[in-house]
Amino acid sequence: MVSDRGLDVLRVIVQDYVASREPVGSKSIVERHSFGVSAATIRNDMALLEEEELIVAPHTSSGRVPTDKGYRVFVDQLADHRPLTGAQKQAIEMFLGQSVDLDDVLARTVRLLSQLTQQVALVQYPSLAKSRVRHIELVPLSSTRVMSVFITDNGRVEQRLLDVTAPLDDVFLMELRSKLNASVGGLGLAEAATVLATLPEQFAVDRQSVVRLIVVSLIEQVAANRQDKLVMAGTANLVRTEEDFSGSIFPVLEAIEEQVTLLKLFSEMAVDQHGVSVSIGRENAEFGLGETSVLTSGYAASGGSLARLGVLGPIRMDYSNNMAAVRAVARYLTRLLGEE
Amino acid sequence: MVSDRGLDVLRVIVQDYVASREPVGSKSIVERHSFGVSAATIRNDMALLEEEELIVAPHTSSGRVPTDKGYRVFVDQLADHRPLTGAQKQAIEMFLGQSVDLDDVLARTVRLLSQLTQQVALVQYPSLAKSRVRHIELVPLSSTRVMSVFITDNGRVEQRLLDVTAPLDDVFLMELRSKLNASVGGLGLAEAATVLATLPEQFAVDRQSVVRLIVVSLIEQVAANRQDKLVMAGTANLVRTEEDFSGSIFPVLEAIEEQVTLLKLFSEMAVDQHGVSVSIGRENAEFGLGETSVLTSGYAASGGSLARLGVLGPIRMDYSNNMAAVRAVARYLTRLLGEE
DNA sequence: AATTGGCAGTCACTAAACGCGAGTGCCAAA
DNA sequence: TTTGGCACTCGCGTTTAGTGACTGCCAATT
Repeated sequence: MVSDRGLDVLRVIVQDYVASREPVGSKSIVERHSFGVSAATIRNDMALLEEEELIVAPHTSSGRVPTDKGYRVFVDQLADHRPLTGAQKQAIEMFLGQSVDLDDVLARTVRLLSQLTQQVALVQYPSLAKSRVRHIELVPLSSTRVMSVFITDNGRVEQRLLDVTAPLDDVFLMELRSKLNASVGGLGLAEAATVLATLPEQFAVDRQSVVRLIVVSLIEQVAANRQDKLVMAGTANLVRTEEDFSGSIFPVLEAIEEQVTLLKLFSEMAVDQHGVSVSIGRENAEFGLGETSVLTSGYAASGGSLARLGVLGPIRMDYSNNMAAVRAVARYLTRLLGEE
Repeated sequence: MVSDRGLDVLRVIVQDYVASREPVGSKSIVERHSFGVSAATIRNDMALLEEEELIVAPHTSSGRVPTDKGYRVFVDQLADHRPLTGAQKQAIEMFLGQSVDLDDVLARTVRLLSQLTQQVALVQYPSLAKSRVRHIELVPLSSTRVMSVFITDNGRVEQRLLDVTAPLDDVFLMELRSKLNASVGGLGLAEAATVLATLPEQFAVDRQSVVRLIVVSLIEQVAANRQDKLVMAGTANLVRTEEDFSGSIFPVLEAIEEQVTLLKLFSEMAVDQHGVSVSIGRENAEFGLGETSVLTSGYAASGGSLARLGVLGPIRMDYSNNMAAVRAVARYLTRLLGEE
């Protein structure tokens, strides 16, 4: 059984290893920390920790390195939840203070988070799930091509191109536009879809086919409800920490660009007691990210819609600091976007 | 003076070096290509090419490598403009065939281009310059926060958040919305700005201050005219070609994420006779990209608005293939977005 | 004048050999 | 339970020597 001192040893091993990237040995522990015991004693504790698979020696005779399991214990039990420094808080204010539109806010957020953590940062766009239709706009691009723009009351904007078979004239478009807005404005997305389906009946028979075409596209657009957009920043940091990866970081970067993977990972992560969820190393193996750790937290945009943000980096990262940053940014963003 | 055969030698040096990453020597040239002369003769030609600073020997006794200037001559005079393969053309059709909205089309385009060239691909959003106001929408997010959405007739959508001092009621917002659209709908962006400035006068005195606030924000939004959005894909390819960079690729990745830099670089690149502009190595030094080459081409979206797309990679890249890909994708995209 | 074969010289790269130092495991004593 | 001591292991940096791929130059040839 691992003693209390044993856990303290694990803590300093994680801290020192994260700071120096050197496997940490018994001697350097007694030098750098005041345990009040000798190196030999520490060695005994380390043997215990190794038995529990919390640390491991990379080769027969060198210091120890935390295992995934060791990091897990560290994160769950040992990490100190120190608050952000004043400078960091100031950075958050500065970065997000005078922002204008949603795209801009999220772009700034992701940069900020990447800068605070020195890792890859990720921010998911808020969901449309609970929102209502604010306005539908049809923009003719050419005689047979229309762009439909879809605005929800929580500020998402969806646009889509659409080719129609017969040429459209402005008068007809105008009519269609006003009927669309009159019938579904203010409705929730689910109701909007059902109402839209009945719309073609309101038009002259010779128009119905083209109206149906447009309506079908709009319904798809509504149904898509895509929470599938992700912004990312700080991929350069992966290169900086390249030595923390056994092989190349190429597959990691590829997995990151494959946003579908990340969105899936995001959605599967639970929220822990501090609002930050941590997934370490092998826990991400199924996503091709077995050599990375991911920290996420949820944030709320207006309308109660939820989304996530977080950071991704090598397993050997500063969990204390990064968890604090993720939490702080998520909270600030929630406040900024209007908790309502 | 460099002879015709000398230029042929330069061509095969570039080709072989790009293919193998090995400095190419006189012996391997006569082995792999039928010049009908001996290695010693090739050596003489190479000495000439070196005098002209078109090639250089990395160390005293090894094969030659093209200089930036050598690549320049290759691109301008020697590269064969072979068309895309059938498979590549098919890939373009497949990728972009059934696309829906602008974001989606550009996201697909950038992935496609990255896949075709195996380099980092970049696509700039179309400009708003020549477009007209289609619709302005105001979305209340809370009692003192409004989102303004700005739709232009060429399909761009701009959104922006805005805090107002006094609470807004729905009736007033409705009035404001309809007046806004009545007064600037259909106008060009420049006129819209001037008309907007006169709008507060149409409101009751006690409303004017808040209207002014909103109008100022809208004018900014119009003036921003941001062609400043860029989508990117394939950064993993930079890692793959890491050995082609003398130091770390970290600063390169940083420069790429700093989109402002890239947009500036884009805007400074001219269009050459084949519609693809090439900037090689040191020519990009001022952007922190002195070890990369950038290929760009313009494309036209509807409304005649212009934007650029291109690829970025190490100087040692397959210019023939990548130029062809950039050109083909730019053309296809122009066709798809409606040349009008 | 252009081309060729020959030859000496340069230099990067690789493998093998070596010594150093950090760190461990174990054990007997406190 | 803790401690000091000791033999042992192994990664890592340095050195040395050998190999091979080139080049540049020169004198001879076409």
